[in-house]
Amino acid sequence: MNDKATGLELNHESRLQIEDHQSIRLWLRLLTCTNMIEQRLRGRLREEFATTLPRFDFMAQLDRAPDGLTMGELSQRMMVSGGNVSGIANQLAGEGLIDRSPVPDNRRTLCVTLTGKGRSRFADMAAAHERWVVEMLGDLSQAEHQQIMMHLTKLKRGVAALES
Amino acid sequence: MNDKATGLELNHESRLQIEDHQSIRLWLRLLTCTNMIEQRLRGRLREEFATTLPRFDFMAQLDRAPDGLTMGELSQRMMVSGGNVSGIANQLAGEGLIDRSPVPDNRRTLCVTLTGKGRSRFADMAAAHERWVVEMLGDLSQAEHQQIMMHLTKLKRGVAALES
DNA sequence: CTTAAATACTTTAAATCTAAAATGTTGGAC
DNA sequence: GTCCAACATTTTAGATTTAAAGTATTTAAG
Repeated sequence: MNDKATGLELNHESRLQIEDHQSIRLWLRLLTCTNMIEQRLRGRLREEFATTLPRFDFMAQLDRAPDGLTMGELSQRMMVSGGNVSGIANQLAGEGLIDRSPVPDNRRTLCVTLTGKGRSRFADMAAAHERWVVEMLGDLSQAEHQQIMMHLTKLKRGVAALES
Repeated sequence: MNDKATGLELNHESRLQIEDHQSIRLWLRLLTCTNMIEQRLRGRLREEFATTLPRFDFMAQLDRAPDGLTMGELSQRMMVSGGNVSGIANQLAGEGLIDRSPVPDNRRTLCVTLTGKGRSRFADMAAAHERWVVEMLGDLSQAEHQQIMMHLTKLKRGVAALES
């Protein structure tokens, strides 16, 4: 920001390049962190619960929405394609972990909820999942948590605000 | 940190729960940000260059390593399975974008490099890619960039340091 | 030397994921 | 009422991904 104070003199052009480069580095770091955490969670879910991350995510979304979600809402919240959600829903319904009930005034829509079995199955996984996440993010203080959350919120808004 | 100063009094147990919950929220926010950026990049690469993110990543790793990389190194750096790298390498080699040459003193190993064609093809994509990333992360000031980088570095180290 | 473990990579089988097409439903516009 | 566009979901086809098994090579122990 204040180049003079740091003894550096950068013209507009080269500072822009540096900022560009920094954006790339930030994005790659973000991607690396997410991938590392994701792979560890994926492995643990497989080892300890014989399930996958998308299946866990599906159930987590439902657990957070006691009134149920439509397939479209699930697709949006999980940030995956609709077809994908249909496939996972078939599996989970086949195992009796979710219910898909028609909505009275819209025959296109299905309302998906966790069954009792699904809810209790998820509770076990969620507790372990939380332990794993805390184990990975525990090095950060509460203040750091808040700072990083603030920045990611800003970042998220910036990306969401772009056209298309 | 300083509950008294903020007027809040939390016992050890409930503060722990709050921190746990915060860890989950931070992880979900991180995942959301990464997914949003990833999907936008994926779409643009497909629309404008008819290619995929993993193919781009593969070439980006090679571009950053002028002496070439082995398949194993590529797998590590891209954080995907070995079989995955083999498949992408086959594609790119078929299109004349990379070379795979044997290493003199280890017949198990292949050294992968960008061809001239690959290097110039990548240059175009990299320029656009950088624009897209800057567009998405541009809302953050340079100071915020540095702060968030610092935090993600700490986070990354913490995750990497875990056993297994 | 022989053998066994470790390494580097590829292949395989199954699951996942996507984009696009297909199906069925809804809500106006006319 | 009829039609047509928008909507919610599923199906499809193809590409990607993973974990695990398979192949070939290297290393080192006995």
